[in-house]
Amino acid sequence: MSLSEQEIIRREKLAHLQSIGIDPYPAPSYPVSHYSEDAKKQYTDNNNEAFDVVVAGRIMSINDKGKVFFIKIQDAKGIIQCYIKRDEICPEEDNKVLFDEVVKKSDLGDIIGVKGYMFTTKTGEISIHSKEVSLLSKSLKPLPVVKRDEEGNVFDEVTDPEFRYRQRYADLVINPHVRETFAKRTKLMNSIRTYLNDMGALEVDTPVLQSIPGGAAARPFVTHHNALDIPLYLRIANELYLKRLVVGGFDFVYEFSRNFRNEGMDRTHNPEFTVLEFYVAYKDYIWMMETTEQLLEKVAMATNNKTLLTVGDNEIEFKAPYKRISIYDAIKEHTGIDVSEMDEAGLRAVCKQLNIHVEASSGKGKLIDGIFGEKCEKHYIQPTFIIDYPVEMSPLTKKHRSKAGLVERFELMINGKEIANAYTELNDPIDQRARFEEQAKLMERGDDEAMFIDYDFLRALEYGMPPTSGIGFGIDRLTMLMTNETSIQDVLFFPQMRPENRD
RNA sequence: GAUUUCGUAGCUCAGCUGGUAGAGCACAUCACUUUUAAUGAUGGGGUCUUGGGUUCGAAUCCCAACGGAAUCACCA
Repeated sequence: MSLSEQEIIRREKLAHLQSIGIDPYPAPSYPVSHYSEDAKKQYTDNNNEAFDVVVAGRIMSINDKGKVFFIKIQDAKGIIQCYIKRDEICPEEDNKVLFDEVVKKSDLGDIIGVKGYMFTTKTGEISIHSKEVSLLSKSLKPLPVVKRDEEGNVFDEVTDPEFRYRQRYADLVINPHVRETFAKRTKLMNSIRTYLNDMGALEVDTPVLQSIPGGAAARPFVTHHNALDIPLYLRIANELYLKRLVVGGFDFVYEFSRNFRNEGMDRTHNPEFTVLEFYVAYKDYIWMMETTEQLLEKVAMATNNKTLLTVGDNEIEFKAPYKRISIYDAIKEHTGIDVSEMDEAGLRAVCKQLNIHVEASSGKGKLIDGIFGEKCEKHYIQPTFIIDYPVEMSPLTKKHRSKAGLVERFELMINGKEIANAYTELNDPIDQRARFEEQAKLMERGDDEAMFIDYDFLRALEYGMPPTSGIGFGIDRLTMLMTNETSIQDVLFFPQMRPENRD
């Protein structure tokens, strides 16, 4: 490992501190009394009346004036300036160690604690008049701290995505908007929890390691359990487990499920991603559409305090209700072709005509999905429910109450992307078995994303599952909408990256 | 996986048609006891991602590898 000049200097400082008896990594608790922003607020709320504070944080800027330092430290809530005067923190002339060794030699990135009182500087910045300074953790690696002027303009912002994603810890320290994005993500999830809990839902945990990777059509990650000597799969969905719980008598269950799919990565796909699924007994997909609208309106309010949001170049209105259109009508609208009566050969011809790439193994469902994905999806910027899918592409969905060949399913499209997928759940065990067998045939044809037959799930259905509606929300994509981020990597703390080569 | 494109100091970036590296911030030393992207002076820091090749000479041209990004394929 070769060190840069700055890193060598910091290590020398570290050794020097230790040699004069200052522990650069002290163990005892530090008696923090305020967060930066709270201290400032309390100060202004009390007509700028001084009071004692103890604050700790990371040094983000140092202004060395010789016998006086202005040091800005950043804590969990913000940044506050500390005014440090040599004669005040070291009143005795023969004891200037604290100032000369700790303050003067501090570096950007060091974590320090400051005791003092609130006051306003000559230039009007609310600051801490320091009486005591302690080094709490020495930073050995130069942090690429960016400078900001009074208007908040950033100079030489660190934008290199590789740096930001690989060293998210540094990204979070230096880019405040990144912290805001992730705080919003948590707010979003909390608002959903609150909404569902208030409706009486039960949050549950189901297996991540599954012996049959069911509930969706995707390539799974495979692993091996040594003691049982069997293959296990990381879940691609939790759907079938939540339905088992509905069979068991839990009428309304939900889970934020980390799912894993062994497929390509791009701006909207990461190998592991989060889906909120919930299942409600005695409801259908009509009810679920209404619930979804209400939920998203609440999420928009919770994260942005409004429902009309700017997402990229678009203004998107999250206020309920949302438009509904059947998938066949959507295809007709955007291609002029009515595919509703077509068989597989006819659909294949349409795909060829529209220049859509399809696999030889694809069945009717995948072909229709392909046409929709290629020609329609991108047009749905405002929240739109695409409803009433053909039965072939929805093996877990109940047949439509009145339209032959269709199922009661909707996908919610927003900003040209699928955000949610919901069904009136198939609870007829005989039909479910037949659908699984259809999938098995597709698998034999070479469709490596066709579903496995889950006999235990069939057994559960045979005991009887109440009529139920269920939905899955792409939480990462929803977060992207709510935070106006264009890459999934910007809403995941640690997006998947190729490992670094280390010598 | 395919194509395109990028990879120069801790960070942001210059570096023309090949002549052995520059700036700002950061860093070091000094000055300054209320500064605001503080200021002034001086100084240090780079096997130009890696490995080959062409050339008298390569950060620059060519090939390959590694890493990032975008587009496509697969998918959510």
